[in-house]
Amino acid sequence: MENMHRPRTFALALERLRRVGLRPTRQRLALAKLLFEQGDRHVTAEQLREEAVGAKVRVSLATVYNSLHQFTQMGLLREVVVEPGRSYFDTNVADHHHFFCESIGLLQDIAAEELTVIGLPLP
Amino acid sequence: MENMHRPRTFALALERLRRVGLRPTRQRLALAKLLFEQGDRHVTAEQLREEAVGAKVRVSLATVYNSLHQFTQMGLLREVVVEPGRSYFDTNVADHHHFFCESIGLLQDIAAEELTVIGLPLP
DNA sequence: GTGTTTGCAAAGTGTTTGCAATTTA
DNA sequence: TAAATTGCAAACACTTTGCAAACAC
Repeated sequence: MENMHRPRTFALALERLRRVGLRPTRQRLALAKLLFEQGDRHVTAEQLREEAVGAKVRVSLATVYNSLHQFTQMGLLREVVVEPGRSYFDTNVADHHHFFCESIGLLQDIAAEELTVIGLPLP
Repeated sequence: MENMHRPRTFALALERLRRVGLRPTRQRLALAKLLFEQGDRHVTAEQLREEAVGAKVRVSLATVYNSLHQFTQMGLLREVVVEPGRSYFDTNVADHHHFFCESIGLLQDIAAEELTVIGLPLP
């Protein structure tokens, strides 16, 4: 991996991968950059792959899936299932709720403090 | 459709189908019976099909899917998605919440009154 | 009879896997 | 160089579809 510039987002992605013990390969770095340089987001594998391709990063769909699962396993992402046959990955791993609008298919985060739930059964 | 006995559950299933304007075919009646004669439940297409086969009802998986979607469209069921690549259908169409325990894969209903949510964004 | 519903097998969708070639440390 | 990672294509699991035969009214 050689680059003239190493912008902040690159360093952050590298740092993130290092912290969880995943080798910072070209693909993982690019994906981490795409995932985490913006704010909180929910992406599908296919979406992320298109972004990568759009950003001129050669990465296969299989690797995108692998990376998403590895990131999830390492606590960098959380998997969210709201639609049949499609998985979203949430870059927000803080304690929070999901509000899914079925009619428009929009998944929104709700911070834990913004919402109070009374009467939840003990897990 | 001829039967010596027409137990309550049969009459109920028939009534339910009539009410929503679905022809009470042998398959739909059997499935409705299986779905609604017990209390609230969450089933997958495959599960329901096995129950049907176990109850000596000849029904194809395609028809189970068709029926589940028709029932859902008519408001007799609700579709719930909690696991990637698998849809559950909930016989409880009343206003309620779902509590999904990821570790054991258990989906529980929580009646609307049992739980209070404060601060939900306007839909 | 006429329009609806069913069942089959084939196609479709999103995801996972096996393995040789490549890359990282 | 040794171990980890990638990409491809094939395999997968679940779901949907096309259409002829069977059924309900």
